[in-house]
Amino acid sequence: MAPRPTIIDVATHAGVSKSLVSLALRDAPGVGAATRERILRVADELGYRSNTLAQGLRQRRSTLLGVVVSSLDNPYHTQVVESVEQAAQADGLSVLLAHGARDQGRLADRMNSLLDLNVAGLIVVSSWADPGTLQSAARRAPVIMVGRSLEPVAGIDSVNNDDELGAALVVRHLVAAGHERIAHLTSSRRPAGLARERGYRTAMAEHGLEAYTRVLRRHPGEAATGLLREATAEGSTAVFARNDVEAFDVLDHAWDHGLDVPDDLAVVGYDDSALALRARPRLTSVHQPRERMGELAAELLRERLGGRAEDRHEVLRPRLVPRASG
Amino acid sequence: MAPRPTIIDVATHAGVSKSLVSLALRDAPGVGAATRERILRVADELGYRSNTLAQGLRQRRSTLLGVVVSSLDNPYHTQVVESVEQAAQADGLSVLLAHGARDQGRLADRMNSLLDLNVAGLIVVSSWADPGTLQSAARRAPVIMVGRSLEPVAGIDSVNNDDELGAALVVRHLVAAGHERIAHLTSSRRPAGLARERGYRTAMAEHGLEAYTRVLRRHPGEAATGLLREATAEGSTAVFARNDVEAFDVLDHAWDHGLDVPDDLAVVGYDDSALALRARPRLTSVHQPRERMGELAAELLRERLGGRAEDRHEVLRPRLVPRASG
DNA sequence: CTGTTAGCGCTTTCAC
DNA sequence: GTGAAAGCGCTAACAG
Repeated sequence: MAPRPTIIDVATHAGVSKSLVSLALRDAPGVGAATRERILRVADELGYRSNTLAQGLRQRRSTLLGVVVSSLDNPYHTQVVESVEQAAQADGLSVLLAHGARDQGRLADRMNSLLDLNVAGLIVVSSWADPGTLQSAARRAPVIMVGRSLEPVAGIDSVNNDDELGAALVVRHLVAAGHERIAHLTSSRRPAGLARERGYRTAMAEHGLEAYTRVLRRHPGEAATGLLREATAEGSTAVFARNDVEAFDVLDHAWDHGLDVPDDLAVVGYDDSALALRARPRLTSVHQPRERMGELAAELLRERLGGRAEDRHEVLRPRLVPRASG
Repeated sequence: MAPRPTIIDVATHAGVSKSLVSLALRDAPGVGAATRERILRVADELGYRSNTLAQGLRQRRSTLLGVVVSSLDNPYHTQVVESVEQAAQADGLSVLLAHGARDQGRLADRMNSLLDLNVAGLIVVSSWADPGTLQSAARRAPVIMVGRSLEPVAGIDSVNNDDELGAALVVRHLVAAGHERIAHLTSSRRPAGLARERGYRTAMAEHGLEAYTRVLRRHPGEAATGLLREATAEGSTAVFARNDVEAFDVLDHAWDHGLDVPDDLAVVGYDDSALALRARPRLTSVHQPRERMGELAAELLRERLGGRAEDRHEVLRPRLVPRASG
């Protein structure tokens, strides 16, 4: 645990004062080219690294970006995180991830830890944060929500896809394929799911079809099995699942019960996550433009940092990716 | 962006000096019960939160734990991270995740960012960190490696499963099921994979069987297909894949080519990750005791923080979980 | 028990 | 151009 060199060390070794070193290191104006050159060389020789803590303490803004995510087990989320990260990196920010699980308290706790570290901003990839926490976070740093929040929160930006449109795309697709008994499947009352359900209901009504939602219980196995029984009993020929994870469950249980997909039952998911390609048959799913969403999140953050005061909410068009499952 | 209250604010409001506040807040000895009570109440009323940065700058230890992970897209890794997180939380540490991708430079960068934040320790869930980086990191804070590193690094602890044993378990299992032509499948030269291959070769030799490894190319689709063709041409009746991700690929391609698993080809994976249960047929896989590994990592860290100087390397026994795939 | 005093390493006026 | 000096918010001696 050798004591790390500080700017003072660099300064004495280079024969200048520490303020010069500070300036040179951040290539601020006011340092002679030769001096700067020498300072940088010495810093390098000494293996100097600036102390983030001290730096953060002094100036009000760091180069750290906090990303909060609730679940690591949904590939869609991790894919979004990766795209955010990529975009942030391009802006010279380094990402600190906090994993909040599906627990408002823990999530709030993590958000605060990040904020205490003086992050430049917070990108929230989770619909579990409660509005109060978000609002108070927004007073400390720009907060960008990727995906839907529980309820709209003033003062924070968001980037999202149009869930209602996406759901309508699914209905349209299935109807075009000749389906009329199309069940909607969900396990939760999360905001995105609700929006998809609304989209589904509207679209079904437009086609003069009966909408019916079935709710999965926590334990996926039993529930999906029960649901499949129900669905077939009700004459369903297609299922629109809230997301790929649940669509995958349906596929699995169809397999377990000898149902052929898509002949006995067509299955469509949402998110077009890595799971969709792993599934067999490959899963038809609604693609959220997640790369663009990551970029946009970074862009919105940049704007906030640049002083924008009014909220912005970007809504992107999803698109349906037809594959073998329905 | 109201200025956050500092201990000074709390002190003046409570009519005491700031050192008293500092002590009271960390319930250190030397503060009267009544005084402490009052200070805490005032702090609460003011919405005071201690400034991590200043705190970290002053004392040499924070309550932050850095966890570095290379890939978020392998469910096994995320599951390990979750168990580490759980164990750390029990120790009162809050986890900061850094995502390094499979890139030594970026990984090193992230590790340093974390270290710069004065984390109490670093838990590395990635075999991509280069030994030099690990070593220099270990000079700054305790480093615990979960899984195998590229090469053994002095000064860092590790917790791992016995990959060679795990591979032997697989071979034994397949042989017991009557297989003799058992191919080993891998896509990479990562340390864990190499150990598993060694275990496979040794076990095959012990059974008097011929060992042969086939290497997947980057693009999984093509490669697995080619491999399957090869494997069947060679009369393979079983495949032992380096991990679940690759086993899943094999399953997918078996499906694509109308091969029945396990009748035409038995498939066994490694990690017993979430993928194993999603797969159809469900994947036989080697279970790494990841919950225990997370706990152990936290435990080793605690010991280091407590002053242990000599390295410890924990190796846990994996176990085979037989399922439908072979 | 309580208060004063020095800094941690860095940035930032402000003189020279 | 360059350097001295004053803190950011907190903790850790040390006196009272």
